Amino acid sequence: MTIKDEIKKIRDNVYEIPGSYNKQMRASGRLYIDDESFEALEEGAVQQIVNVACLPGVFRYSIGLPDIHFGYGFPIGGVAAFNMRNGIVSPGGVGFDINCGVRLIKSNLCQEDIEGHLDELVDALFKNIPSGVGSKGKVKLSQDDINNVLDYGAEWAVENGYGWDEDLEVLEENGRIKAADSSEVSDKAKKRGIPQLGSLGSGNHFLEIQVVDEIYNEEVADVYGLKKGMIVIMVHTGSRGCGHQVCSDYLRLMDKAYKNYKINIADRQLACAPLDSKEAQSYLKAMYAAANYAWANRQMITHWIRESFEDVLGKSARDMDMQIVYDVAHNIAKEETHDFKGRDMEVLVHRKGATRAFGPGREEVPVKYRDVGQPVLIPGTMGTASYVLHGTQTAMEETFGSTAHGAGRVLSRSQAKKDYNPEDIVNNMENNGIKVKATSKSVIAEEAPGAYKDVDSVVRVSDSTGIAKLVAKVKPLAVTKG
DNA sequence: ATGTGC
Repeated sequence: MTIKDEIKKIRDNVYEIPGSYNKQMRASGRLYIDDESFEALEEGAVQQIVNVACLPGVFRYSIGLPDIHFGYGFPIGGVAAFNMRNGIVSPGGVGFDINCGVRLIKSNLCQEDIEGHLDELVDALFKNIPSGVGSKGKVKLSQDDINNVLDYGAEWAVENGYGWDEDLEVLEENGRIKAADSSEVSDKAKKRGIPQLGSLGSGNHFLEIQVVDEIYNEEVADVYGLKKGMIVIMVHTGSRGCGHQVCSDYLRLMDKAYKNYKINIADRQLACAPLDSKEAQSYLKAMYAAANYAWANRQMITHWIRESFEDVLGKSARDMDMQIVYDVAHNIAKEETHDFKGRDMEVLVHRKGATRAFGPGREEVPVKYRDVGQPVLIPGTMGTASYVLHGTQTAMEETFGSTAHGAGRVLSRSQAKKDYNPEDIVNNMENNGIKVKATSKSVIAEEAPGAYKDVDSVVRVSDSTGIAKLVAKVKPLAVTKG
């Protein structure tokens, strides 16, 4: 008998892990996944959903999304909400790369406008946006600067000349969580953050020049300003070594806290603290500060993307209409209000490898998108399509306004390096008309599309269950990676 | 993801 035998299918692509599975569970588990992925799903990831459902104050369901896989304590591709009155916060529920996220920038260019310039564009992006492990940004930050980055996020970046005032309107949280407090971030995290601001990083982080390949919903695409054949740029990066250090620092603190507060946890990696404790409050302020760092990071990269296009194409970014469509966080915890049986519940929603997908009418959605729900950006793996979806009322009712965040790894990095040859992958992509430029060859093998679940199926499950609906498909023309 | 093992 395994956990998976206890799971009941409750409708197409939705499974339930009954709260009666073990005595410690305080909520049931829910899985949004197709039958094929369910069969292939690792027991360990299901056990992690159960473990999360045992934490104090867990509200309604512990949720696994279509791209779920085994992570540190909490699964990646998971959502869990905790009551603000008696719940907890756990760094493992946010992840190491705090506010890892995705940004999409549009243009008025079509493929013919950049034909013959693609090599130059990729070279310019590669030169202007530092990438790779331990990569350093081009900006010299003082101690005051790093504190301002942590406290003001993308606002700091725009005030310092990186981007346009209106950029802030289309960033989740407007690119700044006000509850952040740089004084809760260690000197070590700041020291790691100072040289890295304005850099892409490594692993699955990327920068792509893409073309809008297909529109599924004309009305919503129109609201988002997307048209078939349009050149767009997608950025996937996070808070670099700074967020990583914040997570490490607070995991150590939480490892003491959960013992002090006598919280029963199924796995030490679920170390957490009650929301009203000083440990939880410090972590939240530091985690929000790291989230602000990531928004500033993506903002600076946006500025250099615009400059790169200007240099190569000889037109201004304004003339090329290089506006931000949206920017989403997919590793974060946030205080939100969710309706439950007609009552407003105040909860802390942990989204780890999960994208917010707020539906129509929510005040958190930018005014210009509010009638149709927020844009949801779901990146594919290297060389494959990415998707734009919109948030829905179904997501509000079932998943705390959340959906999947990407393809989801199926092979470990080490296994991928054994199975794939970087030259073959690059040749394959170039045969498909995609230009690739990477800092290292090993990252190409680690990020081989075959090391990931097919993003098409992830998005299909989101769409069919209604937790986010398809708007557009974009396909890569050129990729730069760490 | 990550000064790619403290």
